[in-house]
Amino acid sequence: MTETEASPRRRPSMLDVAETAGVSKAAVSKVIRNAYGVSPAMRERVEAAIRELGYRPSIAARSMRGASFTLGFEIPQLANDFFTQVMQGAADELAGSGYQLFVAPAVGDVQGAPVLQALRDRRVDGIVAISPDAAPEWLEQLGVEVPLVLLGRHDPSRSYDTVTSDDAAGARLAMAHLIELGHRDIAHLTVDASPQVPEELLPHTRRLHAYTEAMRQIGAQACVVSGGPLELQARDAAWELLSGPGRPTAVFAANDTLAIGTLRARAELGLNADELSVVGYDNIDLASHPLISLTTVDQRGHETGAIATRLLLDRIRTGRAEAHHEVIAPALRVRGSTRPPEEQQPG
Amino acid sequence: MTETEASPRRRPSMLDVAETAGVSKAAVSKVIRNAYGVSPAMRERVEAAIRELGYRPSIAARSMRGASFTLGFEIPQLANDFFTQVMQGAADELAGSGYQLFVAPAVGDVQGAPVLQALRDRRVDGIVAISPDAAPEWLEQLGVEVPLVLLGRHDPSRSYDTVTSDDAAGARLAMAHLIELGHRDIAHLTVDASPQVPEELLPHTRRLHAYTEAMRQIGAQACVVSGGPLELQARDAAWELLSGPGRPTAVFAANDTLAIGTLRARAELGLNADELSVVGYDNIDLASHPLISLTTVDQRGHETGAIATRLLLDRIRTGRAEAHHEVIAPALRVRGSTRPPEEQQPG
DNA sequence: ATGAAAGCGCTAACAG
DNA sequence: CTGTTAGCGCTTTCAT
Repeated sequence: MTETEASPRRRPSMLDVAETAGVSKAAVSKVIRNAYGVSPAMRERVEAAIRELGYRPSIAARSMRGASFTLGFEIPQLANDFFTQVMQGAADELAGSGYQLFVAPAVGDVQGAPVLQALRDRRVDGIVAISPDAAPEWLEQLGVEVPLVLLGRHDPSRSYDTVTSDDAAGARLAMAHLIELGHRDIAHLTVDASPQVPEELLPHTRRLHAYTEAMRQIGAQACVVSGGPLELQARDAAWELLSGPGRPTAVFAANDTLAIGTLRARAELGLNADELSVVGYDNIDLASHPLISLTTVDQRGHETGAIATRLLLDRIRTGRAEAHHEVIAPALRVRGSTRPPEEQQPG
Repeated sequence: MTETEASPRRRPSMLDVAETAGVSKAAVSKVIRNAYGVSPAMRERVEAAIRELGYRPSIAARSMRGASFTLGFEIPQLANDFFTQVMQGAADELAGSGYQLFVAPAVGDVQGAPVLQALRDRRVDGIVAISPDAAPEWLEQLGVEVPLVLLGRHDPSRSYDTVTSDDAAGARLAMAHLIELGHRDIAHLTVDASPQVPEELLPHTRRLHAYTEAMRQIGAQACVVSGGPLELQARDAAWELLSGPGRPTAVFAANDTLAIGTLRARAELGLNADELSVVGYDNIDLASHPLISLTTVDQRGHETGAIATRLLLDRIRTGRAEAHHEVIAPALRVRGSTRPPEEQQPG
């Protein structure tokens, strides 16, 4: 009486499938890749064996020769609903494509390059990145090695694609709106920029320049406050700006998260929209909430993510090498957070 | 004159490093793994070669024998700030550990199990998951194959750890608060539950039961509305609830995203906190914003993520097999969204 | 149309 | 302490 060998409960490998189906590994490989040159009969038997064994190919092993069927998405900050919106757009576009999306958040001072490296080390088939502080030359090199799309960069890149809002135009929209309402004392709240990257390539510095230019045109004094990217950091920065003397009548915040932080400070200081107008940039979902009602510049995050994904898949599937540069036209969304300035108080 | 061979610009492999350093691959392997048994001299030479070549180990190849140094985090929904908060906690805890965190968002109807499979196929070293609709037996099997921690599950699991809020206690806190304020017409807004999972294992159904029980105790009629998990879906559900006859004086929403949606409907219908109190669950950052000021139950998302990560690393590093079940004590945060009900209007 | 065999880049025995 | 030798599970020529 022969003992049935206790099955080691090992994950079935391609060899197991091949043996159960009575064919070669190569045949199994062709079937799972839908490769050319398999008879219907063979396909039938192999698929039956796969089902019977509950076989799943090891992506790790596949990655060594072929594709990993994995796309990496690097984001610099988790607590920013705009990025969530972009990711959602990317994820939706990817549905049913056979690719799995992995989001690699930058955390602490592990920003940009190291995260992109981590993605690359894991042999992802393509990368979408929002890396405001990666140097263009470095990205150019990465783009040669792996299909790459950058969001929110105005780089005239050759090896990677870009998708970005027309930030100068968007910022002009915001400023024109405030100025038309009658504001002249307009402050700008932005985030500290990386020294690694030429100024003109980044959204925040472009918006800043448009702000400065607009102020110059109306002959007003520019006032720029800059700090961290988190809502509470923006609150702190705004608090300082608003509680001091010579408080502005309006704040143009470089993105919606900063704007929400400004609204927090405004409310905490007992001010309302008549006393301080606030404009943001992004049009996150929350901006349309009636309790927030934030005037902002729409840069269609969901669509941005979808476009980026399409560009990436195109690069992967067709091997395209020429860079594409998509620019999203911004649109102003006027809501309750902006009002004409109050009548000047008599001295 | 010998032509210099055009270097194929291939990524340097371990063999290249070994040759440049004049040692064996095994030696290089030991160095990069900080393994036992390398002389300082050897380490020196190998590290020099690594620097010279700009060598980076292929994680794909490492994954086939050893570890992938990658942790997977599955979340069911991107547009929920509570999940973001948990992810942030996990990411912070992981900083400097040498592990890279990959977030795999569920998208469309690709929820739970398929996403976890995708993670497993890629040989991640461990998984943190928020899978409200994965069957316990299935998870039990997965837990045998890979270190696994589930968030927001009350499963008496044997192969995986769980971290969860004491949802019944938290919901009781919320209900007691409303009842103490004088409310009796309290509706509950929740999300549709998966039929795959026993009710008593999920946060939302636990909260629902606590609600029903509280209503029974005060002899009031329960009113439960259920819909999708998105803020705008909650807005729609709440709109229906609030615009019909017999409008409740308070809504207990099963999470903060639903509560924010309820606040949206409330404001759109021209109602304020005196006319409708709203309580949420999670205490997302936005809840403390003065323009939202949402009374809610704090379940410390950041800490939840950190604890989950610690449990996972412990499983990975020590090989622990016994399951741990952490319960987070909830705390009520009273804010402006809850008030005593208005005086009854005369018929 | 199918299969044998050689790797992909690494880790893990084991031998020296 | 160091190097040799097998694989890990797949893809890919290249025969047949």
